[in-house]
Amino acid sequence: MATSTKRQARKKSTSSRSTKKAPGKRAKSKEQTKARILKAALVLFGKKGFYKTTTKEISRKAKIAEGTLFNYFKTKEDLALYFFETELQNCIEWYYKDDYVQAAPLPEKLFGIVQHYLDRVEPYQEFLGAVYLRALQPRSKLNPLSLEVQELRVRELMFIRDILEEAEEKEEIPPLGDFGVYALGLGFLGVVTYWLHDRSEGKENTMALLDRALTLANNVLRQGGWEW
Amino acid sequence: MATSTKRQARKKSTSSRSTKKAPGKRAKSKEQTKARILKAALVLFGKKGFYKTTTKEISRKAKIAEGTLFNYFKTKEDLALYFFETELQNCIEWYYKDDYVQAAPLPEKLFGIVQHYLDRVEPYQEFLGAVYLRALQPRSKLNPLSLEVQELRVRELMFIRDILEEAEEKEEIPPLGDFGVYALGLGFLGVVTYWLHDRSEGKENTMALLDRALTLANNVLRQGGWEW
DNA sequence: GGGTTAACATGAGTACACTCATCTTTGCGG
DNA sequence: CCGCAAAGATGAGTGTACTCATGTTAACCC
Repeated sequence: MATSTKRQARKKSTSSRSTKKAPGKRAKSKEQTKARILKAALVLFGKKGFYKTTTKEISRKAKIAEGTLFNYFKTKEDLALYFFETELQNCIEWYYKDDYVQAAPLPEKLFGIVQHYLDRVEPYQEFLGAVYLRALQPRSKLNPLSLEVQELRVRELMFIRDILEEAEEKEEIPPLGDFGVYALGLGFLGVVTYWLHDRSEGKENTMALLDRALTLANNVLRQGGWEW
Repeated sequence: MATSTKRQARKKSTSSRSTKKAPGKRAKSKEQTKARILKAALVLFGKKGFYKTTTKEISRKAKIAEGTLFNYFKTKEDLALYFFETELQNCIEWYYKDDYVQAAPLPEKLFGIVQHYLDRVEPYQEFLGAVYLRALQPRSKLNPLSLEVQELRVRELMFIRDILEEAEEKEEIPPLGDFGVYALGLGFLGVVTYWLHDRSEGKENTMALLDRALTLANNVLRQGGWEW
């Protein structure tokens, strides 16, 4: 079931070989600095937007040298990416803690997850596209794209896979395999981009679209015709 | 039928108020310079890739000053975008000239269009993502995105709409409205991104996926359940 | 053809993301 | 407590997309 997403748990102890340690002055100050950078970035992004905020400003506000920022984040985009990683992580954890959502029928479940995600990601709307959409590009020697952005996509797809597998086990849907994962991921992308453009009060158009699309997909799935 | 796409025809005479003119030395040299820039860019992109090619190199190869390049294209991305505009245009024209494709049943028609498009866009694979995916982002005062990239998306959606309208008239599909247009556009995006990652010989995986997805969609559409 | 103006070309200059050689601090073994 | 190696911080420096004040040229009018 959630095996793949749980795999993220082991990730802390990279430098010290499984020898437990008190945080240590070094590690603690690193955490603090990282937090200060993120805080500074968030405030400035909110005030001036992602594009008009310079890395110099962020460093100044975080009380570090400009070079230091790049010891923590490979690029300015990577810095922004961090917010989405956090929110995806949060979303996954929220899902596995909330018994009500987990027990809900698939359409309601998906609606809940998307709503939760969009709610949390709302402050980062302006630079969501700039950062997030890059995950759709492949990486190559010619392409300066950092690896992190791809990892985010992979994590997202694994989460989707887990959810679909659960639904398959409960026989809510026929077995769709990787195609289903890819299709649902694409649908999710569609909703997010629609949401990005949505100027309606409280993004109600997006919610209406999502509701209709989920109902529709559900009806269609119940009719069969999925053999191939 | 193809009214919207035809609308692109009137676009030439912007400066001179509908007074017919011989090309004129000015206009001709502009055309030539633009062509030289595009040629130089294409060669260099092919040799070193989009990211590692500098605007300085392009200008040098095109025998113009660096500033001149930006009189013709607002940004380096806009320059790259030009190739996709051309190919979309080409694709639309190809479709309306080829009676065989136009008469084909919807799934075959879509398969043909996508194949044609991907074939033509293949040389620009490396920077397709960098340029094309931006069209999904909304534009705002904070966002340096140029308008052109959005126009490309709109043209694409209009083309899709025309095709779906034809199919509706022929009663190949139930009336799907804007939702159908958006969904098909999303599906198209899915295929393109899949294609970008596809390392199989001759991109056969993509073609297989496309074939199966179209067949599937066709079957599902014939079963009804689309009322909402 | 000479004068005028708007279109266009030019390249030094600017802003900014990112690098790197050098300096500073921390943690550790003796 | 000291010396030392490794981790980390620093900011001047670099590369490059893009700007802008100034120069050049084509087109039009008399």
